[in-house]
Amino acid sequence: MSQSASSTLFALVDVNNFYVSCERVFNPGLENRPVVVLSNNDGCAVARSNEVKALGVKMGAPWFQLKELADRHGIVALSSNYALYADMSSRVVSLLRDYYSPHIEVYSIDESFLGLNDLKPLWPDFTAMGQSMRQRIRQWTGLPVCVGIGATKTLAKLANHIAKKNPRFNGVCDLSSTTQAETDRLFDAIDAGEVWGVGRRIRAHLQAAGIRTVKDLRDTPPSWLRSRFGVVMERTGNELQGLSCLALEEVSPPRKQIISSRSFGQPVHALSDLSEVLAGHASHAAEKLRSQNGVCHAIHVFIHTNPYQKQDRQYSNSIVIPLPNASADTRLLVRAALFGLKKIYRPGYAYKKTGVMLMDIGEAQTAQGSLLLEHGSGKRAEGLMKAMDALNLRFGRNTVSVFSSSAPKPWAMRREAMSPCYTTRWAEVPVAYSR
DNA sequence: TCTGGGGTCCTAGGACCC
DNA sequence: TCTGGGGTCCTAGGACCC
Repeated sequence: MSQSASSTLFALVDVNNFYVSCERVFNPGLENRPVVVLSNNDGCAVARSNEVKALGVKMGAPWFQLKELADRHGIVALSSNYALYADMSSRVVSLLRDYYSPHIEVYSIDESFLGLNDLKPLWPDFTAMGQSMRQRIRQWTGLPVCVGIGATKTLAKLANHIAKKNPRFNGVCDLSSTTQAETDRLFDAIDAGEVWGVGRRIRAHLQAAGIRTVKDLRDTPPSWLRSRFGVVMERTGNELQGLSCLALEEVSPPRKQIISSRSFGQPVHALSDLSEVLAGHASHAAEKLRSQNGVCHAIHVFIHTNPYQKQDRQYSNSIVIPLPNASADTRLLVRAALFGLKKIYRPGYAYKKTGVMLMDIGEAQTAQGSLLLEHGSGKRAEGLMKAMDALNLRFGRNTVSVFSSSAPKPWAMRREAMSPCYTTRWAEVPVAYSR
């Protein structure tokens, strides 16, 4: 457990109903109307306006089940536009970083933690800071946010929840400045399931043990939580008591796995159709892998029919294709994925979803002052430049070595039976590259 | 044939998050 | 129940090693 010796203070800034709020910025006519944003294929509601939440619509509710309710209440349903949301998100992050704290952890597309430890001299109180954030972000992006402040990340999350639910807080709750009696009153009114890290299962177990509110949970000995649920819940208990166990992660660690998958709107039957989609997934995943300068040692391919259509014949399968030479090469990964798909494909089924997962991710080699970058067709030089930029490198009077590998088909080999890869350098091109 | 103590690696499954 | 697409961490158990 990592815990800091000095007292800590965190803020959690969270955009209200993020996707819906983004849509409203560009279509003010949606203001004060019930709005949902739907997932891929318009399958389920992944964002709901307050008006829709008030109608009892749950997160992830299937849209087809809401049709009647939607007709009755005039719910506006929008398909999602992730490019827009990502752009809006980065605007909010920039404002927070530039105007409030350089110590920022971008936790998700609509949430950021800020480290406030160094900021005490700058603000009369942090509630004022929170209000300033709300005002500035609203003015410059059009988005509504709430701010929660606490001695630990878990408490900041909880404070944010309180700020959202209780109008009297006007969108900002600072749990580091509330009295013990006030805190107790607030915590006693919140279900333990609202705490960060308490999901459906653990909530049920807690209830059975008579632990119903956040106050109950906070007053439960962390040692008991550990014996009952493990180290993660013990940490949650400590954090609720104000002992900071989770540090601010200002630089996001590289992904350990990368998934690209999608459900089909219509069932897909033919191998050729699946291959086309899967090639796209592999190429997309490879691109994400290269963007973190990574290489992977294996690719996992999966496919399945619609598990909700119980009356249909079901089939699901997956396969892991080891790569003897770790790579982020698009063509290699696409070929491996298609090879795997052929292995697991069975004709006669209505396929609903397929995808790939890149596994065993490591860093691309940068030994001996050289940068090894395998890259898919037509983009080698471009990719190399990008990678060098990312590493803050530049060429002087150096050369670019172009090579081809004579490795046998990777999927023909098992991990424990790897044969050597013979590399032929077939051209050295002198380049000068500076930025 | 029975018996010790310690370790690593891998996988599957379960829990959680947005 | 006509239903998203990403991720993380922890634990238990088995295979295998000295």
